[in-house]
Amino acid sequence: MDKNFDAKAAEPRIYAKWEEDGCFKAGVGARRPETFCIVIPPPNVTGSLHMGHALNNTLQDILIRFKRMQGFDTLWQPGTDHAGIATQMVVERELMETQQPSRREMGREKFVDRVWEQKEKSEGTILGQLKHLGASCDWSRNEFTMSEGLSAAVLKVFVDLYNQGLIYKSKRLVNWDPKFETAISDLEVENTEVDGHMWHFKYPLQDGATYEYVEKDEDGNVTLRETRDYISIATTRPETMLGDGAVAVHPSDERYAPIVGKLCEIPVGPKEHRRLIPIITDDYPDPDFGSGAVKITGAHDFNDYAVAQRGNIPMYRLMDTKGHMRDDGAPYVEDAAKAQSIIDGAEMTVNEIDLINIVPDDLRGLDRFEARKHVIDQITAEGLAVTVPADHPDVAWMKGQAPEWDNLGRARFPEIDDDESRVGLNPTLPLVESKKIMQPFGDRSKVVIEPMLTDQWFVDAKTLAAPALKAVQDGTTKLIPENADKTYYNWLEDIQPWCISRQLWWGHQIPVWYGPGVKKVADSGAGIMGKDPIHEVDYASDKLVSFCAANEADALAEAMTYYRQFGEGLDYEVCEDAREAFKRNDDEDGECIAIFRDPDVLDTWFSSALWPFSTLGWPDKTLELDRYYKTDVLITGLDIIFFWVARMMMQGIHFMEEVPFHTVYFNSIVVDKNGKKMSKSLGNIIDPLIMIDEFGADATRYALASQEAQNRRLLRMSNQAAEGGQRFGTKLWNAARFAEINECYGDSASAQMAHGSGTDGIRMAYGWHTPGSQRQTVNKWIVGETGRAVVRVTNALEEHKFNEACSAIYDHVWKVFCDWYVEFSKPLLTGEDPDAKAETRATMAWALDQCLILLHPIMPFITEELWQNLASRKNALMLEAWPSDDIPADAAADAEMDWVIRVIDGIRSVRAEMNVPAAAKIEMVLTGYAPEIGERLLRNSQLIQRLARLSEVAVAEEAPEGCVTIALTECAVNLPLKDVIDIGAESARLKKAFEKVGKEIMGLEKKLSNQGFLAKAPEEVVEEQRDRLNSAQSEAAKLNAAVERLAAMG
RNA sequence: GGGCGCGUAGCUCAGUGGGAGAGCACCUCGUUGACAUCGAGGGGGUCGCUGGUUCAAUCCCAGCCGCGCCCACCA
Repeated sequence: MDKNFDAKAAEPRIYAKWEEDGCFKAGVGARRPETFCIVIPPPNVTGSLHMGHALNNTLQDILIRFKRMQGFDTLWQPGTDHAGIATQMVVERELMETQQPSRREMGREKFVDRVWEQKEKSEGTILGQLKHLGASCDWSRNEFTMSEGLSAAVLKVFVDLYNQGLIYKSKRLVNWDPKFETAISDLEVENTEVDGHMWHFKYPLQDGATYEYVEKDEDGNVTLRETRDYISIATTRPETMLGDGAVAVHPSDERYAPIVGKLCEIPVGPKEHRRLIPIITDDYPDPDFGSGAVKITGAHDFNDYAVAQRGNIPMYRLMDTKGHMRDDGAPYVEDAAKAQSIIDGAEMTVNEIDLINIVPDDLRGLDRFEARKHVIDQITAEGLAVTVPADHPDVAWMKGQAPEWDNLGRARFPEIDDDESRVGLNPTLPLVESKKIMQPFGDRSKVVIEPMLTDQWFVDAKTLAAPALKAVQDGTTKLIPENADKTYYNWLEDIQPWCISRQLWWGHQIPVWYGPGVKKVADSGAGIMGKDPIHEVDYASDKLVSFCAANEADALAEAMTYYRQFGEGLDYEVCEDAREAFKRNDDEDGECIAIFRDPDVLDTWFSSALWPFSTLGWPDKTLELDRYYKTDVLITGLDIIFFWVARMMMQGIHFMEEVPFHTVYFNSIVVDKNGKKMSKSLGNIIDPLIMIDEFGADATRYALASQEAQNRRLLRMSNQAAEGGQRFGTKLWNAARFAEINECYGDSASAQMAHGSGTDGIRMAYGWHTPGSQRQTVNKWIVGETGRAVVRVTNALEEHKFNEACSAIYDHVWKVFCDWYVEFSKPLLTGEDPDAKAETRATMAWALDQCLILLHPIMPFITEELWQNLASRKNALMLEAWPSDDIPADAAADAEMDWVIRVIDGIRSVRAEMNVPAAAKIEMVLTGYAPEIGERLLRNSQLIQRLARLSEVAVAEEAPEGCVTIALTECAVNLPLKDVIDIGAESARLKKAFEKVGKEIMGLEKKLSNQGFLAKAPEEVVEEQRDRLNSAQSEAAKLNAAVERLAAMG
């Protein structure tokens, strides 16, 4: 064997062999009926994997390998996610950067083809990375959210939910991303605090009406009384004033009571055609905030939307898909008049209102933030900006100059926070309060999200959420760490309808086709008898009838069935889009029914939510679905608990009638060594592939897993961490080299036999030296140590305590096996006793094999390599049986070796302190021992001599003169160091040790004389304290004797 | 505003109702037949602060100080 493990060369070779041998296939090597299944969180096909993925997949691989070795029928289901908006963004950006035609120039079909190319490229990269990491996924089952099978599942889920009334289309206020020109869900919005401004404006009352405006303090004393012909409002978004439908005040607000019900004028647009809107009451306005009056813009603000719905206030859409002021519809004067007619009592449906464009002509087509400037300028010019008392403490004033505008439309007043600028304020200029405001940004686009009133598809999440909530509450699914529960509950308990339609091209197109609407022609006297009104197809209407079906043919069939009631012999046709269909219907003058498919696609998480069952073959009743659903553990990031985990719970329970997994483990977030999130802009990204290249996959995995603890959520990744893993590998490698040199070979054929109680298999593999049959104490001892390590590692992995599993195997390999057992074995392996030699060889081979097995899930490559190097094995280590936890320990051997270790430690410590040269061999004289300790010494003198570098080991009644004494509970170890000893220093050392032990004795005595302790503490605790006291006293006595001896000498 | 979490050795962090731990860094010694990616030894902590519960608190509870994350509609 080489001196080091060449990870770079070996890992790909080993992986290829596993793959060739079919080791990753579902169910391979299963020795028991239970299954263990993990579905991978499918990475987005946007690029390559980062360190967070490396952690996530390392943890999954550890569990899968562990369970596979335990004999479970395992499946790790791999795959990737089409990641709608993210992938579309990547491709669009690339098109732009390479100066290719844009998405719209290419057209939908060509563009989608181009995204598929991106998918292929990225998927290849991702799978390659996972393989480098050692992921033992069943690649033959690799899936993709837009594959044929998974798409069929998506369509079926949509159609079923539609038919169950759990999916519906509705015109509602949604979060609109003006960059991608699509609706997004609440979760895709990031609310960020930014510097903003609040403007105060006057809305004049109709026809110059006036009222007494009175302000009072808490005690009811009048602080302000004036006659006003306006109502003052405050806004952070002046451009939306154009769409106001009302001004609301709180019902209890006496200031405005005189004018409630009156009309006021929106002070923008051509003066003679300004709209008048009512002053209404609603509980929403806070009388203590701003002026207490709120403009209600139902189509562009979520709060206002609620008020508008309650108060039946019309909502006017002001912007187009790009967030520009609308540039369609009739000229302003015409549409504003229509809008006014609603206020005056005319009835209009929401869809009809939507066609009205009340943006003044001069603002049409402007970006919303550009329009804001114009609106402010117009109002200011007209003197309708509010002025406030100059002593107002919290306001900042513009000094004559115009604000600077940033590209997000935020006004910046360079001097506003400068105290100097407050001098000589001009109260005729408008009041602008500088304040922090929460602004919504698209999580992908990073542009300001615009609330928009649009037609979208929604999932009735509330209905689906109830059982998902219950499943966690009653423990059917367990979240780790537990405190994720509350996060999960909070969201599900207040869940909003889920907007699932996206105006994108990359994704699953919504399986709904539309046909012309139906209008009521006459009421044929419907009454008590419930006779139907008469309807007919309305080719000119924008109202549409929906047909939801999994494919076009079914949708057409549905349409035919539906329209047949209006006439026989009609032609039917499926058109490309709405425009074509409308044209066709018009052209044919009622002879043809043209239907078209909804152009929108589904939110990417809609398909991800089905992942645990769609990848297993649903809706087909496959063997895999039957066998592996519900899956076992989901390992993912807390950041997608709502996006993905909660929705998988909802859909899984709804369609499979069983939760998708019994455990969800949320892994940490990987950050750099300074605790900073890794990001391109910070340049602190560690590419997992580069790290693997430099340190090996094993080292990278160890670095990640050993730091993965349940209490902490940040995991600092660094080269230093990987070096630790690499060193550990080298240590193990060299231990194995020692075993090889000393012919400690485990012998083949164990795989099938070694599970269960283990004894038979171990006999086969390692000769007759089964655990428990050893005669040599060190061998008995290492068997017991190994057994304890098995229990620790197994329990840690069962509990998903990855850091504990790592430290358990690390300590066992390094501290126990290498530091002590290898050293203990040397005399036996080089000694004269052939039986002892053979036993030690077999035991070491076995013990080392157990190390390899226990470490394999964490460091699969090096352990597999050693497994193959150390013996001719038929089976891969990855399919070897996990050791049982009933490996026998021998209490006497444990006690004896523990004593040997303490003796050696003590001697080494003294030698170093006394500066005894490492090469110098010294004597040791044992005193104050019981007979059985003398026998122990006899049995182990060789070991002690060797490891403590002693020339001679003796026993005596009395310690010789001029000794350094090490006090143990069972005996005193004396080192005659007459020549080097400094009596003063030694005396001081002993006294220090005596003081320390004396302190402990005092504490223990105090505790043991406390009646409360004796009465209330558990008996075993009391007993333990007594034992400790005895030990301490025994040590103290020996120390005391040594001190006296020294004193006599001096 | 609501929720969650953190504060333990120089650094990064485990951990536990009953003897304070690891890795790294640091200091001393060492190339002894597995390993210098190593071995041996060592220094270093009133476990954030203040109270409470308990026979016993670093651990449980309350408050405070400092830090982080998530959710949220105050115009």
